Amino acid sequence: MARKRTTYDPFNAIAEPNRRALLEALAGNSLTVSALALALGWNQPKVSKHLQVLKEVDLVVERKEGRFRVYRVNAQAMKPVQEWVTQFQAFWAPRLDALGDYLNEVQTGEQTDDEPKPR
Amino acid sequence: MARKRTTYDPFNAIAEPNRRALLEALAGNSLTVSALALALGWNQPKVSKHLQVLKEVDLVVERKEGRFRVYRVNAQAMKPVQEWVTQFQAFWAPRLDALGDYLNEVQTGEQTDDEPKPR
DNA sequence: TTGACATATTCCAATATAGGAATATATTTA
DNA sequence: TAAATATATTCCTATATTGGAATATGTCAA
Repeated sequence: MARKRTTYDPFNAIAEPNRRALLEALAGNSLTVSALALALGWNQPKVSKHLQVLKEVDLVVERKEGRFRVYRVNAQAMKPVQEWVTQFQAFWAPRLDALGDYLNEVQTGEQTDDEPKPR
Repeated sequence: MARKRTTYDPFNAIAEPNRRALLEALAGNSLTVSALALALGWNQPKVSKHLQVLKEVDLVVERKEGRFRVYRVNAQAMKPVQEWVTQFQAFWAPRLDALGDYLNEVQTGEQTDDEPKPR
């Protein structure tokens, strides 16, 4: 079997470094495709194609203005990512110290007693 | 040109839904590969392969115990993602209302005056 | 209407996966 | 030592994606 499309959700959309750069470039500004191309030093199709992916998952919104298209961020679409990561960290943050201990212990080859024995 | 490897950083590691499931299954437990395979209903190689990716970006830590390998989460490795998303949201959160207005306005075809004119 | 400009889309090549099956590599146990 | 068990790795296939170049589409301006 093959891998699945990786552009259906915001997790995948922001996995691509270029797309993160695009979102960062759009922080605070509504920008046209050509302005983005100039700012990032990319060719126009590259900008357009990545913008389409971001648009598909709603991370950017497009507005027509004559022959220009002005893009801006829609932060709402980042929520699923934020929530997942936040929950992840909320769960683990209190245990970071314990994890630190664990890592030391691994390095020194010791054993703790709070480790569930593998079945 | 081709796409780049998508498994070099935590952004990409968590972009794959199966890997998020794996991390969720590991929340609160250290688990062996076979326990994970059972819990998720996957075959063993599938579990191992996704674990390798997570290990590569340090999102999981492995500990040998006889012929078992016990895996657990390393939440530290999620930090870059958390920080990026947090900054993103911090920047946009105060503007969500304004964005809401913008969206309505787009629907109704109105114009605001705080829109930078495309160059 | 025609040319210039902005952007999207198509075409193509190179590469990166994910998944299953089969196999290799420990490690334990009889 | 040999069988059994746990896990990793390899092989192979189908598909996803990125990127550049070329082209299509839409819109404005002369």
